[in-house]
Amino acid sequence: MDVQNQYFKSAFSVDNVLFGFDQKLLKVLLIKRGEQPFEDYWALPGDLVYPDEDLIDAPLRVLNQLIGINNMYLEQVKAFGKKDRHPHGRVITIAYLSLVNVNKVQLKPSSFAQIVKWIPVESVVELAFDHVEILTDCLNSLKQSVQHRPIGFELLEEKFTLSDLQELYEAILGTSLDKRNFRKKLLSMGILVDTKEFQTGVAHRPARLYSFDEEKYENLKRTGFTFDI
Amino acid sequence: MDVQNQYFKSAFSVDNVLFGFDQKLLKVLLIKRGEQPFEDYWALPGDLVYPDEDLIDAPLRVLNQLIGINNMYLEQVKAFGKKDRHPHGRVITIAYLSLVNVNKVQLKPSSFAQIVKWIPVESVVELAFDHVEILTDCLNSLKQSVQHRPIGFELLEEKFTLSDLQELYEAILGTSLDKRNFRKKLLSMGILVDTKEFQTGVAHRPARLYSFDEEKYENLKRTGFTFDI
DNA sequence: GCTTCTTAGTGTTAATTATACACGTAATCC
DNA sequence: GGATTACGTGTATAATTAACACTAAGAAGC
Repeated sequence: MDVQNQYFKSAFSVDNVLFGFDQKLLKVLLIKRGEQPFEDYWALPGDLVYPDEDLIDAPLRVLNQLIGINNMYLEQVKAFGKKDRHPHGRVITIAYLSLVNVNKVQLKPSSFAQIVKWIPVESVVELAFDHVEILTDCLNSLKQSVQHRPIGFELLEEKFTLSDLQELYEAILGTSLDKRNFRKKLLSMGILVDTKEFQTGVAHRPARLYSFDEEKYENLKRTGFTFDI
Repeated sequence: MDVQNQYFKSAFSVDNVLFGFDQKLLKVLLIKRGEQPFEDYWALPGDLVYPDEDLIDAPLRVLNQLIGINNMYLEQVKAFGKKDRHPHGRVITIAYLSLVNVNKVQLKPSSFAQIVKWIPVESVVELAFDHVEILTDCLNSLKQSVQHRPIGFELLEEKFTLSDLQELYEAILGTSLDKRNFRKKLLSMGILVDTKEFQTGVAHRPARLYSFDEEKYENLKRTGFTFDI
């Protein structure tokens, strides 16, 4: 087949923009590259897509290797395909955004990534390849998604305080929100469950702990409800 | 290079979902395939990405070949990459959504598409490859985009009536809108210019013609205005 | 030229939602 | 037991959205 020779010499990769939330900061998981090109640069974790692998399975595989789980929120964001974006050949990459609770994962150095680290998003200035552009696009995508879908919870503990949630939104959106209005809105949605438990070991009045009720949300969605912040 | 052999035997394509609006119907430009696989099936126009071509240039090239213009609204929507989506090899495709005024284009049969036709979106039931899925995703993307960005105008004549605009939104969103509230909202945005002209040759009171003022919109956007319907 | 037909164009009211804002409460720490 | 810290709560005002029906202007037919 003629076309095979001409065109079938490109590769696809996926790059994962995995966000976490820790110490009131939005963080992204980066690896330090151990080989050329861009040796010793920080980069997004990613890999080539295997020839017999569905595209969607590639980011799941990478995440599973890195942090040992693969049931997190995952969203395809965009394909990046400038012709010279990879110095070793024609590689188009598909960027995936995912969210995880940083305390639930254990970073696993692997063949392609000896050094893996959570880096505050705001302090990232240089990365390998076009990864800064990819990160920027995924961050913008997160800002959008988080306002219209209840995905922020993925970044928190199972039980969280309303202040945790508010700080999360403030960190992602880069704005500050009114406490009373925020609580009113969230509680009135009817997708949070009061666990009747409270914070412990804090040097102030302990806050009530809530959890996100996925099932209630799905039911509401069916009746036309849309999550909006 | 080892990796070259294993992985560099895939191809990327782009598929264009070009929407038009005609006779109060949302339409999509389809081609009839003249060769295997899926010979004689209707399909989205697309092509492999050239090895030395930036990804973004591929949909522009295809559109230029098909309809002779390439300055239309263009938005990357999503990558599709199930491993067996193309019977002849591993091809990941990137779907692009674009909008055009059907009266401004002349359909040009080309090497890969002898038969090219505007088909009402609602009457599409079967397409080659996974193109129905691609069309569905792009239609959903259009429904979102059209509500938050002033891109609907791309589908109309340069001068249009408010009823034209309303019918367009109703066709895309699949809902009916209140005439008075719609007009109030659009006019209050300050992005429409009253051309002082009127419809001619209609068997009823002629409607006022407006045009979209791109520059005013850009200025407003800089001051924090967001288009929302 | 009068009647009919068709779509254009216009305002107000009520309901809902968003915004702004301050102080008593409950726990820890010293 | 006093200081410190973050928790939790309500109301009034402004802004936005939603609902709704008739007159106006032209063309077409008689």
